[in-house]
Amino acid sequence: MKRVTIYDVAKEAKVSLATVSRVINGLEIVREDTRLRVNEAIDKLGYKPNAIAQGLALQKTTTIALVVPEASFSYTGQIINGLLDVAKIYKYNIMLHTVSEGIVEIGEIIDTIIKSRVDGVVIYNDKLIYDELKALTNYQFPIVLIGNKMSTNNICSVYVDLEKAVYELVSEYLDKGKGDIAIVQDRKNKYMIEQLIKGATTAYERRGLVFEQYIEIPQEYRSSYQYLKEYFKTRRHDLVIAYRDSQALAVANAAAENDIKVPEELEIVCIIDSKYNSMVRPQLSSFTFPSYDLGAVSMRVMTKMLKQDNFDDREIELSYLFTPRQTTK
Amino acid sequence: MKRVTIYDVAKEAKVSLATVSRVINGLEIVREDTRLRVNEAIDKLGYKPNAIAQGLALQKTTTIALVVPEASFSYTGQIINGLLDVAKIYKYNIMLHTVSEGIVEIGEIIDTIIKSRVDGVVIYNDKLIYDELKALTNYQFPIVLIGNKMSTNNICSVYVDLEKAVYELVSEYLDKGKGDIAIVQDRKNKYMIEQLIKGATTAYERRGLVFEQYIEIPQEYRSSYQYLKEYFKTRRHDLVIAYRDSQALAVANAAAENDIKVPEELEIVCIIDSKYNSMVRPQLSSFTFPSYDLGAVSMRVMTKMLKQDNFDDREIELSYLFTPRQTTK
DNA sequence: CTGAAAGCGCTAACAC
DNA sequence: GTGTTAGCGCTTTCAG
Repeated sequence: MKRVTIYDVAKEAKVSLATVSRVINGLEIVREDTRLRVNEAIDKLGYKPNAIAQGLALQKTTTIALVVPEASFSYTGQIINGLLDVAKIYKYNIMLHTVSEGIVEIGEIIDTIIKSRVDGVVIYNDKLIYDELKALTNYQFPIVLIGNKMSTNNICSVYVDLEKAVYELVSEYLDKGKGDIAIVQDRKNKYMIEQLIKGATTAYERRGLVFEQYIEIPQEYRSSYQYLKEYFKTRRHDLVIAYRDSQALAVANAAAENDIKVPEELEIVCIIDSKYNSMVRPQLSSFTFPSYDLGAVSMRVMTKMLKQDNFDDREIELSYLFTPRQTTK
Repeated sequence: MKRVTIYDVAKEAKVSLATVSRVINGLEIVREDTRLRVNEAIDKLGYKPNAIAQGLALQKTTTIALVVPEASFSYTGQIINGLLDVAKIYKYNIMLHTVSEGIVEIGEIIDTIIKSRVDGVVIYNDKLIYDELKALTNYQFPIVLIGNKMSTNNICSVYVDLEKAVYELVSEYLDKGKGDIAIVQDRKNKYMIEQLIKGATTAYERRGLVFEQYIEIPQEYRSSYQYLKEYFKTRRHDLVIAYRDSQALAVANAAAENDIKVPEELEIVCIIDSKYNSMVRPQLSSFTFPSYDLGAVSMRVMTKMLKQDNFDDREIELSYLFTPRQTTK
């Protein structure tokens, strides 16, 4: 099928292309019968407006870029889902970028985002990437940050206060006299882990104590599990806090391997919520972070920024809930 | 920062915009010193070519559309990852679309894809969507189908032969005298489940038997689990085959709830591979389908189609592997 | 080797 | 109401 343009439709309907443009865009100032003629022509020729040309003429692409670390984590998927769902509602397209180590540098991604002239960018990333953010703001892109509390003129953020969550959790355990608490950390979620640690540290400090137990594990489940299996041969804790479900599972499985009873001898809390938390045995006690909402709300905020709405909440905190399951008493 | 265009660079470098265009695109026919001047100007002004304008002029957008059912399944994430990784290598952008029921119809998605004038579209979907496919091919879009074996002039496919996999699996059990086999099915993966059933049916027929055991479960884990818990009070099987990890888990958990020993009294096989299969307890025996590769290969095939390469393999079968874990003997 | 100019498909004043 | 025309930013003949 030959490419059919607005000209073809115009000729077919015996009107000018301006008129066709008007009916496409639903402007009221077109007479009923000519609108009908145009629509007939559109149907007959199977015409679909070229969004690229529209984008060029309008200086807006109605697409927004989404940057995530990796698409394969369960909660990343949820975020994407949420964002996509509301994007559809507002007729925005999503350009997805992943920051997979070894394949693309974040700088490159920013570069292609700038070139692609999207209307805005939503970033969910573990590290705060100041330089890259600056590059983006230089080019006037509205930005929504997921997971990082921060805002400026054209940066908004949607986040959950991990620090507070951990603070409360740790405080509770300390008050119960369970002071042997450790946080599992890997390299992958540096910024997030930092927040957890801050929360724990504060809780300890308030009680004149010092927090310093980190279990540094490898990135992958398999090696983490092996590592922890060894680890638990000599070390015990009252509570281990892990960020992702896979890490919490590694802890649980390694504990089982060492005949450590969960939750009797060891309690485990997973920070990130994932549907697997309640599917596995033992069911993982976790915070319920609204991953889907994180995405959905971010996109909603983005639409507001794009409409230049004046709105007060440039930093939106989503609330969490602690859901005790089988790994805590 | 004001929008800087190719004109600005041209003026700054005291050349014509044609020359700037040439250096941007790395055409050799530019003298060394003028190339340098131009590049200086580009750096000075922070110029980034407008991909939209390029797209319009070139009639190609260097972006391809990816359609998936939902981003939150583990294997969907893997596919996206794989596809994205090789897309980056070839400098393609990815427009992501999800077919979430109740929010967007597939027809609408096809529509926006056509309008967006992407260079190609990769579809991973459970049902074969003939009409939508036809709409796409009418507009000359190269298409790569993930999971469905099929090819035409501008449709290629990358898939795993689920039917064969199940055929072999079921045959083995039948030959061992374990004939009580059931397949779990929900509405979500209709086309995939159909393939499983075909495989099982064939295996039964070859032995003069009839296959007819389906366990129809709800879509969500929670209700599936509840349903299966009841189900196992009265029914037993030698082997239950489930498609997704969550479904296999529902079976395993429901069995445990009824004191059915896995794998002694009941064996469970999960079709789709997910990293959770080996993380949960009992570890789920499953086929190892190369989700990441499914995405990566698809994108690779797409680049070939876009280069108009003549290539023979328009239907690429990826091989699977059965990985016995703790839910089979 | 470089510049001028047409064109990619559409929108939005500005006329009529 | 509808048509004319000038862009939007870039590529690409075609001259020079």
